Amino acid sequence: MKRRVEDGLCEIDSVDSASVEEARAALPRRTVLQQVAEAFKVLAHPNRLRVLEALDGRELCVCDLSTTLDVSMSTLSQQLRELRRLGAIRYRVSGKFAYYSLADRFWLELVRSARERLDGDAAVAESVGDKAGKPRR
Amino acid sequence: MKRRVEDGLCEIDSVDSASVEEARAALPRRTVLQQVAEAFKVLAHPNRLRVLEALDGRELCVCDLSTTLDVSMSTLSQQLRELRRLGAIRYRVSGKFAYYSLADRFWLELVRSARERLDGDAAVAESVGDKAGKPRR
DNA sequence: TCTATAATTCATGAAATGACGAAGTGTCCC
DNA sequence: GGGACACTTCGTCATTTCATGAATTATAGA
Repeated sequence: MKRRVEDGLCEIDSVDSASVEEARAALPRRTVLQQVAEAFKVLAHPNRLRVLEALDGRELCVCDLSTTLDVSMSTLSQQLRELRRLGAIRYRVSGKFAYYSLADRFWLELVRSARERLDGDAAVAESVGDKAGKPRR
Repeated sequence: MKRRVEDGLCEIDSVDSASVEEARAALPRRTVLQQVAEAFKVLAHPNRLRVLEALDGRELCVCDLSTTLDVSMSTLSQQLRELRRLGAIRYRVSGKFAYYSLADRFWLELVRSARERLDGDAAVAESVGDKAGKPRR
């Protein structure tokens, strides 16, 4: 039964309350998705992705990584910290050098699969006339 | 593998110039990783992840989605736009309702695989003493 | 037509993020 | 010890992201 909605919002009753209940029940816990979002946030920066790619199959000190990526040490160091927090990379200290490497390949592979996907899409991200949206002119 | 810098600074010469060259050559193009980063940016928000989960196997209008997720219509509408831009969801208009659904399962599955991974990690994101953290000095 | 409602867009301010350089920590080597 | 160097952290500021509420568009129905 439709009840009047006070503020023009649909919040009091739903169009399809069965589906709403179903969807609600299927939702993962907020905290879990919060964690996932945090993880993606770490990956949401080109330089951090470049770090992962650069470390694929080799170990590099911050210094060389900085040269490789052409990023300042200070900036790089903070980005390395985030990737470490994610558990994507690790490092060992040898003398005054810190050698970084992949902690496991999972996150790199995740990036790669997204990359492949986008490659196939050709012009996905830029076009403002989005693909699920209005038809192209 | 380890080559010492005879003279000069780290920014000028590298500790291991062979690896630097190798890593550089292996790096994907900047624009590609930029696109990937954009994609992850879309996924780097719990509400947008919840949208994907809510739409798994069903079609919902914005109104019901708003109820399901307890997010204001205005905010939700903007988040839907980003997911559309990514190509993760699509919608059809029927009367005054807009029914959203998954455009394909790829991005949802990507989220799920990250979620499983983090589940296994137990306390990954929270612990400030991070797991790949400082070696004992 | 006029009204109510679904949905999007716009404008605003608050909060988070990112980059930079300075300062701090620890190691090597003279 | 003391200087040079690799690296991290801190402080600051510019930019971006986010949520909110108002304005706007569009459709259904009386």
